[in-house]
Amino acid sequence: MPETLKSNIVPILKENIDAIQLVVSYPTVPLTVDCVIFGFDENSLKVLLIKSDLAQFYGKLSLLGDKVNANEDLDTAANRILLERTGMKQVYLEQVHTFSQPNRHPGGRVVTSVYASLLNIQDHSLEITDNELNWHPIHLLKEMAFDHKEILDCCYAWLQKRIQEHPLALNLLPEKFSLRQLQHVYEAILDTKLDRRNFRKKFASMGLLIDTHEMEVNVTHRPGKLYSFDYAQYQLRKKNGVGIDF
Amino acid sequence: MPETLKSNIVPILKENIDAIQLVVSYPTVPLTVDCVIFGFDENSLKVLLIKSDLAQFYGKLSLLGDKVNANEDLDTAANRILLERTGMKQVYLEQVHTFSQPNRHPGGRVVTSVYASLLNIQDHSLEITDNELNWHPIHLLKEMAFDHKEILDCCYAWLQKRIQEHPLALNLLPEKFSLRQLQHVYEAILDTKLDRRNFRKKFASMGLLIDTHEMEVNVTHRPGKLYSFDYAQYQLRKKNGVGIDF
DNA sequence: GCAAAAGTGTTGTCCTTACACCCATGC
DNA sequence: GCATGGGTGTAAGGACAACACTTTTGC
Repeated sequence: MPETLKSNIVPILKENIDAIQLVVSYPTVPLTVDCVIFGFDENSLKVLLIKSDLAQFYGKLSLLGDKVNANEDLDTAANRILLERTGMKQVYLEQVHTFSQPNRHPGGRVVTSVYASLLNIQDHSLEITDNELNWHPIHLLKEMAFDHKEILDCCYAWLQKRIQEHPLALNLLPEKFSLRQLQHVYEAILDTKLDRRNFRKKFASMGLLIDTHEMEVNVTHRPGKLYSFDYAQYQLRKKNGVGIDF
Repeated sequence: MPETLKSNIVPILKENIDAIQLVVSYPTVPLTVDCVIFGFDENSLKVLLIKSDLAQFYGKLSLLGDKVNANEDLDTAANRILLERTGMKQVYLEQVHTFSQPNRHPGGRVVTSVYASLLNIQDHSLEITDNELNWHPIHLLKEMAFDHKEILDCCYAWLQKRIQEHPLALNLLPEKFSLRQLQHVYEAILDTKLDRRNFRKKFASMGLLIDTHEMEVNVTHRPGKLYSFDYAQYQLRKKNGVGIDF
């Protein structure tokens, strides 16, 4: 090897060896991703669950989860799991929290990063239904496999908070929706009743709804206008509010 | 082995073996915790950093981090790291995000969960200063080791948001503080100027400050009243606001 | 007496809330 | 014609933003 090349390469290699030796000295843990997939249908908030594979949790419901592959980052893993389990892609996914209680899995220590996602049930019929994949009303869930009830509660609290500062709710609706549908989404998620006039005024004054000039069809009452959400306009406006409120 | 004992134990063992085999089949990754420790001093927001150990990052600043031990959960690891590095305990720590880019560490894949913490610099003099542990003004930081600048930016954004809905700022001050000190904390974190009268009115109307009937001493101007924060009162009040604001 | 910060009120604007009636459609 | 939800306005109260002067202390 020529001297000039040697003098350049050798220090780099040595540095890498130090770094590699350091990392090799670390304990390693099995890492998974679990997805909490919220949907909305028949005026109620639902979550997509499967039946657990494990005998310990026979009959119990479980979140969609899987191991993280070698050299796969968590965001990629979450999207992959969602695709594999439901066939859906291009879904809004956000990391919520990482759970690490050493005894949370009966097979030994497993650390899991949890992602939450919101889907429009109408536009995403379930084509894969392995492990009895299905939507479950969120308020009827009691026991679940692993610590998944705790995780779900955490994600539901996250959703309630997040939806008030980010237009996530619109992912739960078809592209064109009525104000009644929108209000029902908020009422289901926040678990409260909202005043119809104030709700409509609020959204009207935000200027983020586009009137499609279409009307609802096949409803058993007076049809309402259909709107779509102005994502472009939303992106343009930076939230720069400064307020202290606790 | 008596039959009765056998019939109880064997099925349990079989279930465990299935679960264990499943977990053993998962890839494992080295897991670390990094701590972003904010402090406040001389009217400026600071963060506690060390010099990196690795030759690749010679002279660069690094967050306080370490491997997660076997059977140690992340919260425990974060508290341990803070204790080992700074000698401090009983600190408010919150998980912010888990970073998992496969190439974020030159020694190979390392996943890190990041915790943020807020300390009062005055009450926590640094007794351990290994690796040149020191406070650094947050606005003067440029390059850092690993992806730590990106992590820091993420945590700073988290802090700005969090401080407006949670009285975190009070962790940055001594137990007794003046309204000027409190306002300076908010101004430093939010990187903005606030109206003094409105700020004082805001906190006065919240009813969460206790007048200690003491005054500042050793200041070069008219001394202000010292207050303490009414944590008990704060805990009693549930935030039940429902508002849509984006 | 000067510098530096403490302390204090009012006003206008905007946002939120509470509340009731007529209208369009399906059946 | 009846049931169901669509569509609309107003008034009161509360929160926030803008704004200036006097007081107290250290030096």
